[in-house]
Amino acid sequence: MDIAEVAKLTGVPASALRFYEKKGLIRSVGRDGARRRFAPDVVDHLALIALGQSVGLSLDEIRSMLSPGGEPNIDRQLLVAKADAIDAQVKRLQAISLGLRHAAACPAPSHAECPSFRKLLKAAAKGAFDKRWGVMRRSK
Amino acid sequence: MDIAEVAKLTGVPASALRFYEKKGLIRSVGRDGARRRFAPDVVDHLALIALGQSVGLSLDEIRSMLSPGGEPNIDRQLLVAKADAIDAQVKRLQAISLGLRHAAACPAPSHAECPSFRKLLKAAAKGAFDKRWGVMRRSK
DNA sequence: CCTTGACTTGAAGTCGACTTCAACCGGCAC
DNA sequence: GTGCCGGTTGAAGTCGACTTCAAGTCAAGG
Repeated sequence: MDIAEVAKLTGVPASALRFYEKKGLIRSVGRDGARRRFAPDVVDHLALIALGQSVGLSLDEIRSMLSPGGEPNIDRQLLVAKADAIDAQVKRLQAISLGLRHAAACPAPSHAECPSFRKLLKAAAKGAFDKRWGVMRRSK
Repeated sequence: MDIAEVAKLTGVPASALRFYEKKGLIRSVGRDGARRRFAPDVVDHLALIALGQSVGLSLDEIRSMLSPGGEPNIDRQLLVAKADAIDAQVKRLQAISLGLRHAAACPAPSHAECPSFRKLLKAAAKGAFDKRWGVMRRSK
């Protein structure tokens, strides 16, 4: 597969594929002239990278779980730890979602006077001040 | 309150407070010599900012919800939309968490052979390729 | 009086994950 | 041959949210 094919198949832009290769996250298996050729399993590899990113791992962390043996060697403890972190994140997000809906439905003229909004604010403050947890990133 | 007091109270570093003020997210109420003085309600204001960030808003977006009247004027529709987005995010995170736990418990020698891990991978690929949704951000 | 420490400023630097750029090469269609 | 397409490279740029820096001001303490 050439780079365009992988890009089309996975949605990962060619520039990102080159970037990943430079970083050691994926490998190309030889060249066709100057052009990289990729083995089909690079798609799974990219899926793994996407998965790692979706749980908040940096590319460096992902590489460290990947490279030792070449094939994925993933620490099961880390998996559980990540799952726990995600569950915590889920709890916070659910609380916020609930708070937002309350606030949206609140009849107070200004949100400043809405009790549930003030409660939400306090909760957000507790969480968001001084520690930075996982957070949603901008979509675009 | 002076800047250090606000910083200590909220955990937001003084540099960030100055940055927020420059950006128009918070206001100082006069000076004591050269030093800013803040009204106590800046704390609520900062909580609001933290809340906004925790649901994935940029500082610019937060300011746009804040500045028109000076006091928070927040679109209830936006609130509901954000709540919906968060709920969707929660669903995805729960699926991933479940997948991670399955994979951690999976007895296959390599994760490559674990069916639930491959399923998780496929799901992650579906989600993460080509569309970038909200994502957890690095903690540090 | 002099140092110390907390504040002030604008400018520049940082971090992660890419994207974009300039310059170049190899094939293929015309 | 000559465009043009689609790859190649390393270097530089982008974005958001800050942080850090240099240089300066000011009040209090020894």
